[in-house]
Amino acid sequence: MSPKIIDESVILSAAAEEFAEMGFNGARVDSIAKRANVNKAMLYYRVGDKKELYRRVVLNGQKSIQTAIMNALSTSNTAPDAIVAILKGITENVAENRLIPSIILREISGSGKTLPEEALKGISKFMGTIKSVVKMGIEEGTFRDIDSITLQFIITSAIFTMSLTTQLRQNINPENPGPLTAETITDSINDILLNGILKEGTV
Amino acid sequence: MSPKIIDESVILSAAAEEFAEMGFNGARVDSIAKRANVNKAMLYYRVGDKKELYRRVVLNGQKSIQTAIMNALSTSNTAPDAIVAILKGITENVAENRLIPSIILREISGSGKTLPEEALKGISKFMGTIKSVVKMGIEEGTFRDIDSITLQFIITSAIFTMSLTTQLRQNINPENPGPLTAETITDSINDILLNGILKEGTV
DNA sequence: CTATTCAGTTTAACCGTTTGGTTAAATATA
DNA sequence: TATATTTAACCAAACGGTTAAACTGAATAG
Repeated sequence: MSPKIIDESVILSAAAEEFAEMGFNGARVDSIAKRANVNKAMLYYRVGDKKELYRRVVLNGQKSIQTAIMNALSTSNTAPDAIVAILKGITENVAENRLIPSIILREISGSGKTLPEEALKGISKFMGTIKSVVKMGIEEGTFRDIDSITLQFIITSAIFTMSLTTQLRQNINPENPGPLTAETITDSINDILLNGILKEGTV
Repeated sequence: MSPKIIDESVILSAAAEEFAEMGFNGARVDSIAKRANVNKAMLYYRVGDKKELYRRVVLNGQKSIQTAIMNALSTSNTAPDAIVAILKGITENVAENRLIPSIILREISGSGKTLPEEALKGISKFMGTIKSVVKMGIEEGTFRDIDSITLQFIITSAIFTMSLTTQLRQNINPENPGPLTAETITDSINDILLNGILKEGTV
Protein backbone atom coordinates (compact mmCIF):
# COMPACT_ATOMS: atom_id res chain seq x y z
CA MET A 1 0.00 0.00 0.00
CA SER A 2 2.69 2.49 0.90
CA PRO A 3 6.12 3.49 2.31
CA LYS A 4 8.23 2.36 5.24
CA ILE A 5 5.53 2.60 7.91
CA ILE A 6 6.61 3.88 11.29
CA ASP A 7 6.06 1.44 14.13
CA GLU A 8 3.41 2.92 16.41
CA SER A 9 5.07 1.38 19.44
CA VAL A 10 8.13 3.53 18.84
CA ILE A 11 5.94 6.60 19.15
CA LEU A 12 4.23 5.32 22.28
CA SER A 13 7.53 4.39 23.95
CA ALA A 14 8.91 7.82 23.23
CA ALA A 15 5.73 9.37 24.58
CA ALA A 16 5.90 7.22 27.71
CA GLU A 17 9.46 8.36 28.37
CA GLU A 18 8.60 12.00 27.91
CA PHE A 19 5.44 11.84 30.04
CA ALA A 20 7.23 9.95 32.81
CA GLU A 21 10.15 12.35 32.94
CA MET A 22 8.26 15.60 32.49
CA GLY A 23 4.66 14.94 33.48
CA PHE A 24 1.71 15.61 31.19
CA ASN A 25 2.06 19.36 31.43
CA GLY A 26 5.82 19.36 31.12
CA ALA A 27 5.87 16.95 28.18
CA ARG A 28 6.54 18.59 24.85
CA VAL A 29 5.01 17.14 21.73
CA ASP A 30 8.07 18.21 19.72
CA SER A 31 10.25 16.42 22.24
CA ILE A 32 8.27 13.19 21.86
CA ALA A 33 8.67 13.42 18.10
CA LYS A 34 12.42 13.93 18.47
CA ARG A 35 12.72 10.95 20.82
CA ALA A 36 10.87 8.78 18.32
CA ASN A 37 12.90 10.11 15.37
CA VAL A 38 9.69 11.06 13.70
CA ASN A 39 8.16 14.22 12.28
CA LYS A 40 5.79 15.84 14.73
CA ALA A 41 2.86 15.67 12.33
CA MET A 42 3.34 11.89 12.32
CA LEU A 43 2.17 11.74 15.92
CA TYR A 44 -1.09 13.40 15.06
CA TYR A 45 -1.52 11.30 11.94
CA ARG A 46 -0.77 7.97 13.58
CA VAL A 47 -1.97 8.37 17.16
CA GLY A 48 -3.60 11.70 17.88
CA ASP A 49 -3.09 14.81 19.94
CA LYS A 50 -1.19 15.11 23.21
CA LYS A 51 -4.12 13.89 25.29
CA GLU A 52 -4.61 10.84 23.12
CA LEU A 53 -0.89 10.03 23.28
CA TYR A 54 -1.12 10.19 27.04
CA ARG A 55 -4.26 8.09 27.16
CA ARG A 56 -2.63 5.34 25.14
CA VAL A 57 0.50 5.39 27.27
CA VAL A 58 -1.46 5.16 30.50
CA LEU A 59 -3.71 2.35 29.31
CA ASN A 60 -0.72 0.39 27.95
CA GLY A 61 1.07 0.74 31.27
CA GLN A 62 -1.98 -0.31 33.18
CA LYS A 63 -2.44 -3.38 31.04
CA SER A 64 1.20 -4.31 31.59
CA ILE A 65 0.83 -4.20 35.37
CA GLN A 66 -2.50 -5.98 35.25
CA THR A 67 -1.08 -8.97 33.42
CA ALA A 68 1.86 -9.04 35.82
CA ILE A 69 -0.61 -9.28 38.69
CA MET A 70 -2.68 -11.93 36.96
CA ASN A 71 0.39 -14.04 36.31
CA ALA A 72 1.40 -13.63 39.93
CA LEU A 73 -1.99 -14.75 41.17
CA SER A 74 -2.22 -17.79 38.92
CA THR A 75 0.86 -19.36 40.51
CA SER A 76 -0.11 -18.95 44.17
CA ASN A 77 -2.40 -21.01 46.36
CA THR A 78 -2.58 -19.30 49.74
CA ALA A 79 -3.33 -15.64 50.43
CA PRO A 80 0.16 -14.85 51.79
CA ASP A 81 1.64 -16.45 48.67
CA ALA A 82 -0.61 -14.28 46.55
CA ILE A 83 0.43 -11.05 48.28
CA VAL A 84 4.11 -11.94 47.95
CA ALA A 85 3.61 -12.85 44.31
CA ILE A 86 1.76 -9.62 43.57
CA LEU A 87 4.46 -7.60 45.27
CA LYS A 88 7.15 -9.41 43.34
CA GLY A 89 5.24 -9.17 40.08
CA ILE A 90 4.70 -5.43 40.34
CA THR A 91 8.29 -4.77 41.40
CA GLU A 92 9.72 -6.75 38.52
CA ASN A 93 7.34 -5.13 36.08
CA VAL A 94 8.40 -1.74 37.38
CA ALA A 95 12.09 -2.61 37.18
CA GLU A 96 11.68 -3.34 33.50
CA ASN A 97 9.57 -0.32 32.82
CA ARG A 98 10.16 2.53 35.26
CA LEU A 99 7.84 4.84 33.38
CA ILE A 100 4.57 3.54 34.77
CA PRO A 101 5.04 4.31 38.49
CA SER A 102 6.21 7.77 37.63
CA ILE A 103 3.06 8.43 35.64
CA ILE A 104 0.82 6.91 38.30
CA LEU A 105 2.38 8.89 41.14
CA ARG A 106 1.95 12.05 39.12
CA GLU A 107 -1.70 11.22 38.63
CA ILE A 108 -2.13 10.73 42.36
CA SER A 109 -0.41 14.08 42.96
CA GLY A 110 -2.90 15.76 40.67
CA SER A 111 -5.92 13.92 42.10
CA GLY A 112 -6.27 12.04 38.85
CA LYS A 113 -7.20 15.20 36.99
CA THR A 114 -5.52 14.08 33.76
CA LEU A 115 -6.35 10.40 34.26
CA PRO A 116 -8.29 8.91 31.32
CA GLU A 117 -11.66 7.60 32.43
CA GLU A 118 -11.04 4.09 31.18
CA ALA A 119 -8.14 3.83 33.62
CA LEU A 120 -10.49 4.10 36.58
CA LYS A 121 -11.95 0.69 35.75
CA GLY A 122 -8.49 -0.86 35.92
CA ILE A 123 -7.86 0.65 39.33
CA SER A 124 -11.23 -0.53 40.53
CA LYS A 125 -10.43 -4.03 39.32
CA PHE A 126 -7.10 -4.05 41.14
CA MET A 127 -8.82 -2.91 44.33
CA GLY A 128 -11.23 -5.79 43.96
CA THR A 129 -8.41 -8.26 43.47
CA ILE A 130 -6.57 -7.24 46.61
CA LYS A 131 -9.84 -7.19 48.52
CA SER A 132 -10.65 -10.77 47.56
CA VAL A 133 -7.15 -11.96 48.41
CA VAL A 134 -7.39 -10.33 51.82
CA LYS A 135 -10.85 -11.80 52.36
CA MET A 136 -9.50 -15.22 51.43
CA GLY A 137 -6.58 -14.81 53.83
CA ILE A 138 -8.85 -13.83 56.69
CA GLU A 139 -11.18 -16.74 55.99
CA GLU A 140 -8.39 -19.29 55.68
CA GLY A 141 -6.94 -17.96 58.94
CA THR A 142 -3.62 -16.73 57.64
CA PHE A 143 -4.38 -12.99 57.74
CA ARG A 144 -5.28 -10.69 60.57
CA ASP A 145 -8.35 -8.51 60.03
CA ILE A 146 -6.65 -5.81 57.99
CA ASP A 147 -7.99 -3.10 55.69
CA SER A 148 -7.44 -4.23 52.11
CA ILE A 149 -7.39 -0.74 50.64
CA THR A 150 -4.70 0.42 53.02
CA LEU A 151 -2.72 -2.71 52.22
CA GLN A 152 -3.05 -2.03 48.51
CA PHE A 153 -1.78 1.52 48.87
CA ILE A 154 1.08 0.46 51.11
CA ILE A 155 2.17 -2.14 48.58
CA THR A 156 1.96 -0.02 45.46
CA SER A 157 3.20 3.25 46.88
CA ALA A 158 6.14 1.57 48.59
CA ILE A 159 7.20 -0.23 45.43
CA PHE A 160 6.79 2.85 43.29
CA THR A 161 8.66 5.23 45.56
CA MET A 162 11.42 2.77 46.37
CA SER A 163 11.92 2.02 42.68
CA LEU A 164 11.85 5.63 41.59
CA THR A 165 14.26 6.83 44.27
CA THR A 166 17.13 4.40 43.69
CA GLN A 167 19.21 7.15 42.10
CA LEU A 168 18.08 9.84 44.53
CA ARG A 169 18.85 7.65 47.55
CA GLN A 170 22.35 6.99 46.27
CA ASN A 171 22.92 10.71 45.81
CA ILE A 172 21.66 11.62 49.26
CA ASN A 173 23.37 8.87 51.21
CA PRO A 174 25.89 6.84 49.17
CA GLU A 175 26.97 4.75 52.16
CA ASN A 176 23.48 3.53 53.00
CA PRO A 177 21.05 4.03 50.13
CA GLY A 178 18.79 1.14 51.11
CA PRO A 179 17.61 -1.59 48.74
CA LEU A 180 18.30 -0.85 45.08
CA THR A 181 17.48 -3.98 43.05
CA ALA A 182 14.04 -5.36 42.31
CA GLU A 183 14.78 -8.38 44.47
CA THR A 184 16.04 -6.51 47.54
CA ILE A 185 13.20 -4.00 47.30
CA THR A 186 10.66 -6.83 47.22
CA ASP A 187 12.32 -8.61 50.11
CA SER A 188 12.51 -5.65 52.45
CA ILE A 189 8.94 -4.52 51.79
CA ASN A 190 7.80 -8.11 52.18
CA ASP A 191 9.55 -8.48 55.50
CA ILE A 192 7.86 -5.46 57.04
CA LEU A 193 4.51 -6.08 55.39
CA LEU A 194 4.12 -9.69 56.42
CA ASN A 195 5.52 -9.56 59.93
CA GLY A 196 5.30 -5.90 60.91
CA ILE A 197 8.01 -4.11 62.76
CA LEU A 198 7.27 -5.29 66.29
CA LYS A 199 9.01 -8.25 67.79
CA GLU A 200 6.49 -10.98 68.54
CA GLY A 201 5.02 -10.81 72.00
CA THR A 202 5.76 -7.10 72.30
CA VAL A 203 2.64 -4.96 71.70
CA MET B 1 7.77 54.13 54.51
CA SER B 2 5.19 53.11 51.94
CA PRO B 3 1.83 51.64 50.84
CA LYS B 4 -0.24 48.70 51.91
CA ILE B 5 2.47 46.04 51.48
CA ILE B 6 1.34 42.67 50.19
CA ASP B 7 1.86 39.81 52.61
CA GLU B 8 4.49 37.55 51.12
CA SER B 9 2.81 34.50 52.63
CA VAL B 10 -0.25 35.14 50.46
CA ILE B 11 1.97 34.82 47.40
CA LEU B 12 3.66 31.68 48.71
CA SER B 13 0.34 30.04 49.59
CA ALA B 14 -1.00 30.76 46.15
CA ALA B 15 2.20 29.40 44.63
CA ALA B 16 1.99 26.26 46.76
CA GLU B 17 -1.57 25.63 45.57
CA GLU B 18 -0.66 26.09 41.95
CA PHE B 19 2.48 23.96 42.14
CA ALA B 20 0.65 21.20 44.00
CA GLU B 21 -2.23 21.09 41.55
CA MET B 22 -0.31 21.54 38.34
CA GLY B 23 3.29 20.55 39.04
CA PHE B 24 6.25 22.80 38.41
CA ASN B 25 5.96 22.58 34.65
CA GLY B 26 2.21 22.90 34.60
CA ALA B 27 2.14 25.81 37.02
CA ARG B 28 1.47 29.17 35.38
CA VAL B 29 3.00 32.29 36.84
CA ASP B 30 -0.05 34.28 35.74
CA SER B 31 -2.24 31.78 37.53
CA ILE B 32 -0.28 32.14 40.76
CA ALA B 33 -0.68 35.90 40.54
CA LYS B 34 -4.41 35.54 39.99
CA ARG B 35 -4.77 33.19 42.97
CA ALA B 36 -2.92 35.68 45.17
CA ASN B 37 -4.95 38.63 43.83
CA VAL B 38 -1.75 40.29 42.89
CA ASN B 39 -0.18 41.69 39.75
CA LYS B 40 2.22 39.24 38.13
CA ALA B 41 5.14 41.65 38.37
CA MET B 42 4.62 41.66 42.16
CA LEU B 43 5.78 38.05 42.30
CA TYR B 44 9.06 38.92 40.69
CA TYR B 45 9.46 42.02 42.84
CA ARG B 46 8.67 40.35 46.15
CA VAL B 47 9.87 36.79 45.72
CA GLY B 48 11.54 36.07 42.42
CA ASP B 49 11.07 34.04 39.30
CA LYS B 50 9.17 30.77 38.95
CA LYS B 51 12.09 28.68 40.22
CA GLU B 52 12.55 30.84 43.28
CA LEU B 53 8.82 30.68 44.04
CA TYR B 54 9.03 26.90 43.88
CA ARG B 55 12.17 26.77 46.02
CA ARG B 56 10.50 28.81 48.75
CA VAL B 57 7.35 26.68 48.66
CA VAL B 58 9.29 23.43 48.92
CA LEU B 59 11.51 24.60 51.76
CA ASN B 60 8.52 25.96 53.68
CA GLY B 61 6.71 22.66 53.31
CA GLN B 62 9.72 20.71 54.38
CA LYS B 63 10.17 22.84 57.47
CA SER B 64 6.51 22.30 58.36
CA ILE B 65 6.84 18.51 58.24
CA GLN B 66 10.16 18.60 60.05
CA THR B 67 8.72 20.43 63.05
CA ALA B 68 5.75 18.05 63.07
CA ILE B 69 8.19 15.14 63.33
CA MET B 70 10.26 16.83 66.01
CA ASN B 71 7.17 17.51 68.10
CA ALA B 72 6.12 13.90 67.65
CA LEU B 73 9.48 12.61 68.81
CA SER B 74 9.69 14.83 71.87
CA THR B 75 6.59 13.27 73.39
CA SER B 76 7.50 9.61 72.94
CA ASN B 77 9.75 7.37 75.02
CA THR B 78 9.91 3.99 73.30
CA ALA B 79 10.71 3.30 69.65
CA PRO B 80 7.22 1.99 68.82
CA ASP B 81 5.75 5.12 70.41
CA ALA B 82 8.06 7.23 68.27
CA ILE B 83 7.03 5.53 65.04
CA VAL B 84 3.36 5.88 65.88
CA ALA B 85 3.88 9.51 66.82
CA ILE B 86 5.78 10.27 63.61
CA LEU B 87 3.09 8.60 61.55
CA LYS B 88 0.39 10.55 63.34
CA GLY B 89 2.35 13.79 63.15
CA ILE B 90 2.92 13.56 59.42
CA THR B 91 -0.66 12.53 58.69
CA GLU B 92 -2.09 15.42 60.69
CA ASN B 93 0.31 17.85 59.10
CA VAL B 94 -0.70 16.57 55.69
CA ALA B 95 -4.40 16.80 56.52
CA GLU B 96 -3.98 20.50 57.27
CA ASN B 97 -1.82 21.14 54.25
CA ARG B 98 -2.39 18.74 51.39
CA LEU B 99 -0.03 20.61 49.13
CA ILE B 100 3.21 19.20 50.46
CA PRO B 101 2.72 15.49 49.68
CA SER B 102 1.60 16.37 46.20
CA ILE B 103 4.77 18.33 45.57
CA ILE B 104 6.98 15.64 47.10
CA LEU B 105 5.40 12.83 45.10
CA ARG B 106 5.90 14.85 41.94
CA GLU B 107 9.54 15.32 42.81
CA ILE B 108 9.93 11.58 43.30
CA SER B 109 8.24 11.00 39.95
CA GLY B 110 10.76 13.28 38.30
CA SER B 111 13.75 11.81 40.16
CA GLY B 112 14.12 15.06 42.06
CA LYS B 113 15.07 16.92 38.91
CA THR B 114 13.41 20.16 40.03
CA LEU B 115 14.19 19.64 43.71
CA PRO B 116 16.13 22.56 45.24
CA GLU B 117 19.48 21.40 46.58
CA GLU B 118 18.82 22.65 50.10
CA ALA B 119 15.91 20.22 50.31
CA LEU B 120 18.25 17.24 50.08
CA LYS B 121 19.66 18.03 53.50
CA GLY B 122 16.19 17.89 55.01
CA ILE B 123 15.54 14.49 53.46
CA SER B 124 18.89 13.24 54.70
CA LYS B 125 18.06 14.45 58.19
CA PHE B 126 14.71 12.65 58.15
CA MET B 127 16.41 9.45 57.02
CA GLY B 128 18.80 9.78 59.93
CA THR B 129 15.95 10.29 62.37
CA ILE B 130 14.10 7.15 61.31
CA LYS B 131 17.34 5.22 61.29
CA SER B 132 18.12 6.14 64.89
CA VAL B 133 14.59 5.31 66.02
CA VAL B 134 14.82 1.90 64.38
CA LYS B 135 18.25 1.32 65.89
CA MET B 136 16.88 2.24 69.29
CA GLY B 137 13.94 -0.11 68.84
CA ILE B 138 16.17 -3.02 67.88
CA GLU B 139 18.48 -2.35 70.82
CA GLU B 140 15.66 -2.02 73.33
CA GLY B 141 14.21 -5.26 71.98
CA THR B 142 10.90 -3.91 70.73
CA PHE B 143 11.69 -4.00 66.99
CA ARG B 144 12.61 -6.82 64.68
CA ASP B 145 15.72 -6.30 62.55
CA ILE B 146 14.08 -4.22 59.82
CA ASP B 147 15.48 -1.92 57.15
CA SER B 148 14.95 1.67 58.28
CA ILE B 149 14.96 3.15 54.79
CA THR B 150 12.26 0.79 53.60
CA LEU B 151 10.25 1.61 56.70
CA GLN B 152 10.63 5.32 56.04
CA PHE B 153 9.40 4.99 52.49
CA ILE B 154 6.49 2.78 53.49
CA ILE B 155 5.40 5.30 56.10
CA THR B 156 5.68 8.44 54.01
CA SER B 157 4.47 7.05 50.72
CA ALA B 158 1.49 5.36 52.35
CA ILE B 159 0.44 8.53 54.15
CA PHE B 160 0.91 10.68 51.08
CA THR B 161 -0.95 8.43 48.68
CA MET B 162 -3.76 7.64 51.12
CA SER B 163 -4.22 11.33 51.88
CA LEU B 164 -4.10 12.44 48.27
CA THR B 165 -6.53 9.80 47.05
CA THR B 166 -9.42 10.39 49.44
CA GLN B 167 -11.46 12.01 46.69
CA LEU B 168 -10.34 9.59 43.99
CA ARG B 169 -11.16 6.56 46.15
CA GLN B 170 -14.64 7.88 46.78
CA ASN B 171 -15.17 8.39 43.07
CA ILE B 172 -13.94 4.92 42.17
CA ASN B 173 -15.72 2.99 44.87
CA PRO B 174 -18.23 5.04 46.89
CA GLU B 175 -19.36 2.05 48.96
CA ASN B 176 -15.90 1.16 50.21
CA PRO B 177 -13.43 3.99 49.72
CA GLY B 178 -11.23 2.96 52.65
CA PRO B 179 -10.01 5.31 55.40
CA LEU B 180 -10.67 8.99 54.68
CA THR B 181 -9.87 10.98 57.80
CA ALA B 182 -6.42 11.67 59.24
CA GLU B 183 -7.24 9.50 62.22
CA THR B 184 -8.50 6.47 60.33
CA ILE B 185 -5.63 6.68 57.86
CA THR B 186 -3.14 6.73 60.71
CA ASP B 187 -4.85 3.85 62.45
CA SER B 188 -5.03 1.53 59.48
CA ILE B 189 -1.44 2.14 58.40
CA ASN B 190 -0.34 1.71 61.99
CA ASP B 191 -2.13 -1.57 62.31
CA ILE B 192 -0.42 -3.12 59.31
CA LEU B 193 2.93 -1.52 59.97
CA LEU B 194 3.27 -2.56 63.58
CA ASN B 195 1.82 -6.05 63.42
CA GLY B 196 2.09 -7.01 59.77
CA ILE B 197 -0.64 -8.81 57.93
CA LEU B 198 0.05 -12.34 59.10
CA LYS B 199 -1.77 -13.85 62.01
CA GLU B 200 0.69 -14.68 64.78
CA GLY B 201 2.10 -18.16 64.60
CA THR B 202 1.43 -18.43 60.87
CA VAL B 203 4.62 -17.79 58.83
C1' DC C 1 0.03 73.14 58.66
C1' DT C 2 1.00 72.61 53.89
C1' DA C 3 4.03 71.39 49.99
C1' DT C 4 7.66 68.71 48.34
C1' DT C 5 10.54 65.04 48.20
C1' DC C 6 11.71 60.31 48.05
C1' DA C 7 12.00 55.36 48.54
C1' DG C 8 9.33 51.52 48.53
C1' DT C 9 5.47 49.41 46.17
C1' DT C 10 2.11 48.37 42.52
C1' DT C 11 0.56 48.19 37.92
C1' DA C 12 -0.70 47.97 32.73
C1' DA C 13 1.33 47.14 28.77
C1' DC C 14 4.57 44.93 26.35
C1' DC C 15 8.17 41.43 24.32
C1' DG C 16 10.56 37.44 22.48
C1' DT C 17 10.05 32.59 22.73
C1' DT C 18 7.85 28.32 23.03
C1' DT C 19 3.85 25.71 22.65
C1' DG C 20 0.19 22.45 20.62
C1' DG C 21 -1.66 21.87 16.51
C1' DT C 22 -2.56 22.35 11.18
C1' DT C 23 -1.89 22.16 6.31
C1' DA C 24 -0.69 21.71 1.74
C1' DA C 25 2.68 19.74 -0.76
C1' DA C 26 5.93 15.94 -1.46
C1' DT C 27 7.04 11.10 -1.44
C1' DA C 28 6.63 6.23 -1.91
C1' DT C 29 4.18 2.05 -3.04
C1' DA C 30 1.18 -0.87 -5.59
C1' DT D 1 -2.68 6.84 -11.43
C1' DA D 2 -4.54 6.28 -6.78
C1' DT D 3 -3.76 5.84 -2.04
C1' DA D 4 -1.46 5.82 2.23
C1' DT D 5 2.35 8.00 4.41
C1' DT D 6 5.70 11.61 5.49
C1' DT D 7 7.34 16.18 5.74
C1' DA D 8 8.67 21.35 6.01
C1' DA D 9 6.67 25.32 6.90
C1' DC D 10 3.50 27.73 9.22
C1' DC D 11 0.09 29.79 12.86
C1' DA D 12 -2.44 31.60 16.78
C1' DA D 13 -2.28 31.29 21.55
C1' DA D 14 -0.01 30.98 25.77
C1' DC D 15 4.08 31.46 28.23
C1' DG D 16 7.82 33.52 31.53
C1' DG D 17 9.70 37.55 32.21
C1' DT D 18 10.60 42.88 31.83
C1' DT D 19 9.88 47.76 32.01
C1' DA D 20 8.69 52.29 32.61
C1' DA D 21 5.33 54.70 34.57
C1' DA D 22 1.99 55.42 38.38
C1' DC D 23 0.90 55.29 43.05
C1' DT D 24 1.41 55.49 48.26
C1' DG D 25 2.53 57.42 52.57
C1' DA D 26 6.06 58.84 55.80
C1' DA D 27 9.76 62.08 56.34
C1' DT D 28 11.43 66.66 55.43
C1' DA D 29 11.37 71.59 54.35
C1' DG D 30 9.23 75.98 54.21
